[in-house]
Amino acid sequence: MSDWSLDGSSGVPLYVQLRQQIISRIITGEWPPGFQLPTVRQLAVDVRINVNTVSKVYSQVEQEGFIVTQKGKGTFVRSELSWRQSAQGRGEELQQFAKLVKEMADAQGISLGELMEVLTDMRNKERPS
Amino acid sequence: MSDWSLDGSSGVPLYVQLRQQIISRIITGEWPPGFQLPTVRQLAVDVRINVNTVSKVYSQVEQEGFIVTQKGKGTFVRSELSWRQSAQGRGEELQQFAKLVKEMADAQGISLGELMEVLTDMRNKERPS
DNA sequence: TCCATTGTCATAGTGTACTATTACAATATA
DNA sequence: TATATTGTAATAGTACACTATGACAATGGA
Repeated sequence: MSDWSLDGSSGVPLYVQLRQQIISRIITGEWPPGFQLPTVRQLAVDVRINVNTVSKVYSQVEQEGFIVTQKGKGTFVRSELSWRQSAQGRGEELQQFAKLVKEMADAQGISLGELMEVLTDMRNKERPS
Repeated sequence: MSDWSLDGSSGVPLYVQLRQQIISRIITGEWPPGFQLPTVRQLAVDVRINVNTVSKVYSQVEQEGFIVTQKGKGTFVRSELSWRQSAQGRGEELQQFAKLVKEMADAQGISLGELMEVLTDMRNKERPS
């Protein structure tokens, strides 16, 4: 599924969205340890943003322990040991957010099943394969 | 839960975060129809941002049909939530809600895939088949 | 060695989020 | 009528997200 969905008009900065999608790929295992990420220049072309913005994201994600970059070689996913801790904190945020979503759905008499159905459609439309 | 969690270092604009938390309160019923929202000045103090930023958020949320503001009086949750009523039936309502959920997820750096995974677990635990 | 590829950095320009400050308009109350 | 409170608006300054461009450093292969 290696395509991207960046929304330049959502108010959320591009580098935040890109970072999220990269980390998501790593955590889900789509990009396993040792996997070489797209080059900064290639990714910049793919998602149609500037090289500097991609570089900024890579640096940040490296700071968080998910990847390691090497000049002249490329950028690679680190072993799981390195980012498990970061992933844990992220998981807790996720739980909290999911709980809120459920509360909101309940308040409107919307079941999680219904909601997820629509979200699935929404995601499929966003990334036309 | 009437406190706020604005993260000024998350990269997500404050006005985006504040908008979502306000809408969330309205949808969950914590702020029912007719409820008077904090004054722009009070909210500015509470969340430690500028009055103009709060005012910008209120204007936006009013545009979306959730609240109505009156000079000299205050800002109130609308009695008929127009974003719901204007929607033609339950399908539209669902779409609107799902869209909001996606916006909120984006703003928190959470992908729909991750969210749905957690929601699925949550549902399975609720009603073990 | 030469050359292409990798990530990084510096500079400069544009747009916007956020701030502080001040002033104004509409409303409620004494 | 005064006074306080409400939301709104104008101005100006700071910070940063994003861009384009060009140059540099490390790596690897011909």
